[in-house]
Amino acid sequence: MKRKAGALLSIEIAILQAGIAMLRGSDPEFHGYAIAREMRDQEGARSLTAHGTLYRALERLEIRGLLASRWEDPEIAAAEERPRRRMYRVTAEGEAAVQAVGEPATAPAKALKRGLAAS
Amino acid sequence: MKRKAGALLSIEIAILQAGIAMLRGSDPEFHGYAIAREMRDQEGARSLTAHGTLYRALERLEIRGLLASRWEDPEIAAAEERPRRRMYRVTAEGEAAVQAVGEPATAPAKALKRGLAAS
DNA sequence: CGCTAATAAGCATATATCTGCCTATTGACG
DNA sequence: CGTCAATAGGCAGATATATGCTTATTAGCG
Repeated sequence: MKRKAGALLSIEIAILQAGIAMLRGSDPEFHGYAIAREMRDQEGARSLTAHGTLYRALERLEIRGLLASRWEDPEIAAAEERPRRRMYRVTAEGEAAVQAVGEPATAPAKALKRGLAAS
Repeated sequence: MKRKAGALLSIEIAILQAGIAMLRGSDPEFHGYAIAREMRDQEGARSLTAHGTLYRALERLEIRGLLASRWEDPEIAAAEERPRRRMYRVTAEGEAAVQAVGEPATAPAKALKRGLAAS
């Protein structure tokens, strides 16, 4: 898709926003499959059939430093009788990146907006 | 299918014979997925699409005491970056049961045996 | 404004095990 | 010998993550 330099894709923003919400809770970590489930249930439409898109998005975010990951203790996964999870956490950079997207308006554009509002 | 009392199904015989061959090797254990792979590659035909049939056969054999299983150390699976395996081993009862059935090894069973031995 | 190179999305499949649900087969009994 | 009940088989999907391959889209440049 040839990404616009430094831009965030909608799926990436969705992941980060979900992750930021987690930061305020008791457990700041999440894992890929949980996100996939949310997206399937909430949006309905979005297929993510084999989850390939999602896992690659997570990988990209980690490479860019917006997410940090660690592998769950294998003993825990074993005790719960399921595959091991990779736990993600939104970094400070990740929060900042979402903030920046929240206000994509450049300074001049903002001024114009204020001007329009005042009139 | 309403099994004939005490009889062994062909898939069960195939598993046990493959497992008995393993007993003579350096590693007497095997896991379900390896068997499934052999069957897919060797036989071609047999679908075992979702492996449901195979895993249930393994379960039946264990319940009957013809197989014994243990879970692989989760640390090993983690180190090899794959899901944890359930390791099976043919018991003395398992060997006896195959003996009792006789040596009319079916073609599928032979092929499976060859396959595992080769790996 | 049109083209091309970059890359995200989608689909399939690998790794491993397991369960639910429905169908097909068959042993055993009347 | 036909019918019924038991159960094996097949399909689908859950749990988790990941890679390969092809297609579609688009940023950015000329």
